[in-house]
Amino acid sequence: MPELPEVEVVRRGLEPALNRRRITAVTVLHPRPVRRFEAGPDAFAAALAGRTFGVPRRRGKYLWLPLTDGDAILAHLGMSGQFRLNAPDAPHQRHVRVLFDLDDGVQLRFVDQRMFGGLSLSDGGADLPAEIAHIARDLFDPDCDADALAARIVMKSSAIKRVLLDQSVVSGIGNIYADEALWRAGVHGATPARDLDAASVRSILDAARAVMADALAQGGTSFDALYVNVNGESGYFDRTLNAYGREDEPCLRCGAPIVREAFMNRSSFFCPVCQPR
DNA sequence: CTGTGGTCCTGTATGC
DNA sequence: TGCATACAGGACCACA
Repeated sequence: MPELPEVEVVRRGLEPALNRRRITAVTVLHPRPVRRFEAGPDAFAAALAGRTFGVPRRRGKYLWLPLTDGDAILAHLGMSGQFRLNAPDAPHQRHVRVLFDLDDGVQLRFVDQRMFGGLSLSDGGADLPAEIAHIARDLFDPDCDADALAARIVMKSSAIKRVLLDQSVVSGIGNIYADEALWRAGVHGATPARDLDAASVRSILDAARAVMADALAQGGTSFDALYVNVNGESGYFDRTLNAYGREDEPCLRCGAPIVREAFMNRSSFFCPVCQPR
């Protein structure tokens, strides 16, 4: 569910709370979110107690919490994951899964309704976890070369929306921001990438970066309580969406009704006039 | 390499 | 009101 802007909002919320804080205790309330730690939930908790956090980092939709010894807790929020900062005696949120008690009395909580995401311990992963070596740089990464990326994308025969959603090509873009970027660029998502020229692809990438920057400035997109920041607050970007979720509503550029279609087993929203096939 | 479809989960909205 | 069904922002895997 959360895409790059929402994950970055969470990362920014965690940074001042976690940096240099020592973990005094870990409590795993549900085994599923730590399923990738093969030794099991109790071993996960024992392995982390006593360690100290560095500055949280992010690539695309992945978040990792470096530890000062060089390892890291790698996290993906999946469709419904949240990190929350609470007093230890505050009532538990519904679906709270893992608790981290910190040495300043704050409790970091991993809350996740659907448990598609999860937490793992990345050995030596403080700088960049090996587990996400296949995840491409995102459009906010200073080392992301957008021209080189566009040149690579126009070599592909896949539909441009599929390419935008491929995290091994460019990371961080999910279904909402793919639709928004394509709307801004005036391109239909089913267009084969190789039918576009590099300049068009650049404009789509520029639109994707711009729409995600706008969303980040508004705290991300929240449709419901599934996405909130570390303090439980919603973002406001849903009010600014031009395509996603606006089936039959007028296109804000030309007035034509926005169309919803199934694509890649999910919903796609586009303007049939501004974004012709 | 490309595309498709199923799977992991729980909850909400909608229609009959 | 009960019940069934569709749908949900993601990632990964097997398979063709």
